[in-house]
Amino acid sequence: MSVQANLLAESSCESCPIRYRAVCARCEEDELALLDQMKSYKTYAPGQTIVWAGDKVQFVGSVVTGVAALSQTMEDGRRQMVGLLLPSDFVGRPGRDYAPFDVVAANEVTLCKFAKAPFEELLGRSASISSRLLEMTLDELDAAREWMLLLGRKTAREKIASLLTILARRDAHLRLASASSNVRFDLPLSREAMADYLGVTLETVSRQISALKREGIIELEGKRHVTVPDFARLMNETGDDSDGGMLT
Amino acid sequence: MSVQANLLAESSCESCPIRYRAVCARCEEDELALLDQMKSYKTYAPGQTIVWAGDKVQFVGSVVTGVAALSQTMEDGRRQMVGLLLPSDFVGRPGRDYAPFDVVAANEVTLCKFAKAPFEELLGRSASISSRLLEMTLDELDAAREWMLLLGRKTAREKIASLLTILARRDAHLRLASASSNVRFDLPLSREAMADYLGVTLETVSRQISALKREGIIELEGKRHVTVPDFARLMNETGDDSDGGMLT
DNA sequence: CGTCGGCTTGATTGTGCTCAACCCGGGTGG
DNA sequence: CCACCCGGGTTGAGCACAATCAAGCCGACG
Repeated sequence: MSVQANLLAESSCESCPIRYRAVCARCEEDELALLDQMKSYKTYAPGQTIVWAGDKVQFVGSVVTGVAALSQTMEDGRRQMVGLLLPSDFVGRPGRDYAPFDVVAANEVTLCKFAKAPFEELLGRSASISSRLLEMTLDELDAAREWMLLLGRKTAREKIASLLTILARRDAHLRLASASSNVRFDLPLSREAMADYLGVTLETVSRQISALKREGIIELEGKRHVTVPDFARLMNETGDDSDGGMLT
Repeated sequence: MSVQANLLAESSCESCPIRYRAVCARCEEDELALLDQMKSYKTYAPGQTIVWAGDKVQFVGSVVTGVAALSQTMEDGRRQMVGLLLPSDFVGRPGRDYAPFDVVAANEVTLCKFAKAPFEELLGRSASISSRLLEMTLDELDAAREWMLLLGRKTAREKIASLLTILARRDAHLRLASASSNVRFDLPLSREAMADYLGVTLETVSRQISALKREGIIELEGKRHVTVPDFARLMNETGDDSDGGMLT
């Protein structure tokens, strides 16, 4: 277990890094105290499966640190990632006993877990929790639908550029919107994971990344660290509406 | 305006065809009375756009009859359907002012509309409405994620077979699960709409339907009426796990 | 009867998949 | 310490599936 997780295990909700973004964001002191007592932390190693599709699931929770992937696999091995769970995202489904998808830790992941039954009970009584969960679910639904456009209609190059744009923005967001030029970030996913996310093969991912590099749209140090000298140029490759894309 | 809509316009929630499936499903008498006063019906012609992406939307509501399509369009005209709204499905997004996607009537569609602000206010007070809406949203999210597998990983033939299977099951469901053999139903979508839904071209849709017909897996009367002599054979073409698929 | 929209079918092209070889860096064991 | 191996990544050659471009069919409707 990581140092981070050990620190968390001792801390209360007050000092939680996702206190104001997770499902508990709108809770007042009293509800937070309830959640504080119900919660337990658990850390998963990279590559570890947190939930198997079809399993009975006895908990729900929030991602505190790390990245987890929701994915689906066909009999013959074809796999499609259907969601990326980042810190503050909610894991599990109140009202359903069985998991519809696999949940796999892409990085080291720490979850803040609640036993399912008591959480559902609290959900029924607390408007601050249920309204926040509804809001988060609607946001995820929008994100899933955006992704459907990418999967159904974009070219391989557009898919790669879109993913890089999203990752870059997510990172830039944390660094408080630095100048739009010279964005730098690390890829949190392997080529294979990117392929599963984008609905292409890993060879195609590799080729397209090489092509973007060859054309100077991105620069690479090692396999995982990316620098974008001109962000607008990368955005041009995504196929998205150039202005509308800014808001997303 | 259709006869159906006129009949509805006069009727109360009590006799509504979607009374026990829509967002109001769990309401008691008192809440239903409130909704009854707030509601108004409106009917849209086939092909008519109900909401434009980016528009400010002043209402939410439920599909009472007909089929509406949620879709997204790129600058160059590529279009992807991101959801199919069937009777009892919810339209609109509490908590957001602007529509993220187009909503287009595929058939003649009748909506049961509520002004957005009063509905949101009621949503905040009524656990029966908010819990039902959360449940419906979670179901839609699961459906969207299933669809991502289809868009990202299935072949054209599998996509067509999957769509036919879904439509057949939906219809069979209404007709109280008749014998699995000799399923018959009408396609509620044009070839172009199917193409937009499946992330292929309309020519590909046409070719694959012709192929399935040639092989005797489906039979056609006219362009829209389908008979499936052996449902298991159609399911074999979807690429889905044969047993797991039964539950979905 | 002519037109128009939705649909089908054909010919050709091209993007991304498949199969395969190879590279590179890190960890292990002799 | 070096040789080896192994996993992740890159690159290449050939192919297949679906897109594109194009022509023609069919039924509805003016």
